[in-house]
Formats: sequence, structure tokens, C-alpha cells
Amino acid sequence: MRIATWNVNSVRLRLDNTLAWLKERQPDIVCLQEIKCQDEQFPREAFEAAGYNVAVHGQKGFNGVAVLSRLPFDEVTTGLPGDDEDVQSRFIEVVVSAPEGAVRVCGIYLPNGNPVGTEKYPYKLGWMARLKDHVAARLTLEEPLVVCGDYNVIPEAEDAANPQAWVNDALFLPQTRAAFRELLNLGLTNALRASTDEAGLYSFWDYQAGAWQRNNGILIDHLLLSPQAADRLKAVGIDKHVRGWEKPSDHVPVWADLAVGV
DNA sequence: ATGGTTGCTGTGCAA
Repeated sequence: MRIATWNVNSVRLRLDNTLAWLKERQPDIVCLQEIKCQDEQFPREAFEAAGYNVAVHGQKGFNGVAVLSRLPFDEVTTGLPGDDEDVQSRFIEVVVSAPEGAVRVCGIYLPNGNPVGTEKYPYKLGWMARLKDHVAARLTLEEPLVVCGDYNVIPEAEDAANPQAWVNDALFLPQTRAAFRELLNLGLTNALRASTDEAGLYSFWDYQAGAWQRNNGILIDHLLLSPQAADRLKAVGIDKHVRGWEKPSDHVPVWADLAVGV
């Protein structure tokens, strides 16, 4: 089963790119972030015609997450538990049944947190604490679980082309990186880092200042695996070439193959 | 080099 994550930065503007990439990469499950539309504006029919079931947790203008799945959904839940006041659409969780058993997938759009010094940074850290609590609870199920999405976290210096440019940024502050490590320390495996320690692997290049042309990227889109998923990990990839397409997102897809189901 | 670009919205905000 191939599970992917991609921050598309507007699913409506990126529909052609997304359909072209689905055809090329043939993922079974895709978590989309920053769809930037309400549920009823999501181009559901186009994805259904491509062979996918659709689950959407949208929001007007900003944020918004969705999951595409070739297999039908056994469960869909939206919203990260732990704060009833949080109205931002950043979390969706699905369960699908593969022949060998259920696979649970959480699609996340973790808050950016900038500018540091505003309420945005504590919101990010609070969201990460809530995610940790939720993942800890899910891990007790002892099933294959993938928590993937735009984490807005640069875990290590080698995950940025120019780490010094990020030292005061919410994506790379020590507290941010510590919270990400706390998540890993629950027993999750970073799929990409389970297969390579290579530097220079990025998933985001800013639209500004020729970041793509200079390969000034950062790695902030991650797939974290429960032990039962990590045991079945077969391959991981980053579809960097998609950043060079016409009208690209500033993020590219990241995917992992698990030896479960199709 | 404290800029630069993109998307949605509303003529600014978020990233």
C-alpha cells in the first residue's frame, strides 16, 4: 500500500497537477493539506472519476485537509481532540481495511507558528502537545498507523539547505524540534529517516527569492509510523520533480510503501 | 539584499 502526503496549496488551483501526479505515482491513500476551500467547493467528482474515495475537512480560505483513498473508508473523523475552541481545519483521520487488516492514517497540517512572539507560536506548541496525546492514545491500539502531513517542523540542521536562515523561525526553534522529538519518542519512526540519512532531501521550496532555482529547500513534510507500520515499511520517496511543473505548489509529495493490502 | 511570491480574500493576511 502506497501512502502519500502533499500540501497542495489550494486544491482547486492544483487540480490538474494533482490528477497528473496521481496517475504517475499511483498512490493508494493521499493526505492533502492546505486545500483552502470549504467542503462543498472541493473538486470531489474529479477525484472520484480517478478512482478515489474522498474525505474532506475544509475551511473557507485557509487551511483545510482531505484524504483520497482507493479503498473505502471504514471510519472518518475530523478535528484534533483536546481543544473545543480550536476551529482551524488541520486534522483528519481515516481507517481503511486492507486484506491483511486495518490501516489507520492521520493527515495533519501542523500550525506554522510564525511570527514567533505572537499567539501563533504557543498555538503551534499547544497543537503539538495535543497531537502527542492523541497519538499516544492511538498507539495503544497496536495497529499500523501513519501520521503524515505538513508538520511545519525542520527536525535537524541537515533538513535545511541553509539552516542558519531558520534559527529564529518557528519551524526550527529548539522548542519546536524538541516537541517533534517527543512525538517520535512515543515510538514512531520517521519513514524517510528509516531509509536514509542523506542530507539535501527537501519537500518545500519557497516561492520567493528563487528558492527552487537555488535548491534552497527544507524538509517539513513527514510520514511517521507506528511500530506495526514501520515493520512493514518497504520504500520511501520524495517527488521533487513536481516542484518544476507549471503552476506548482511550494510543497512536493512524499510517500511510503507499506507491505499491507494492495 | 529585512527583500522576495503565491492564494484567497477583500484592497490585508497567511504562508
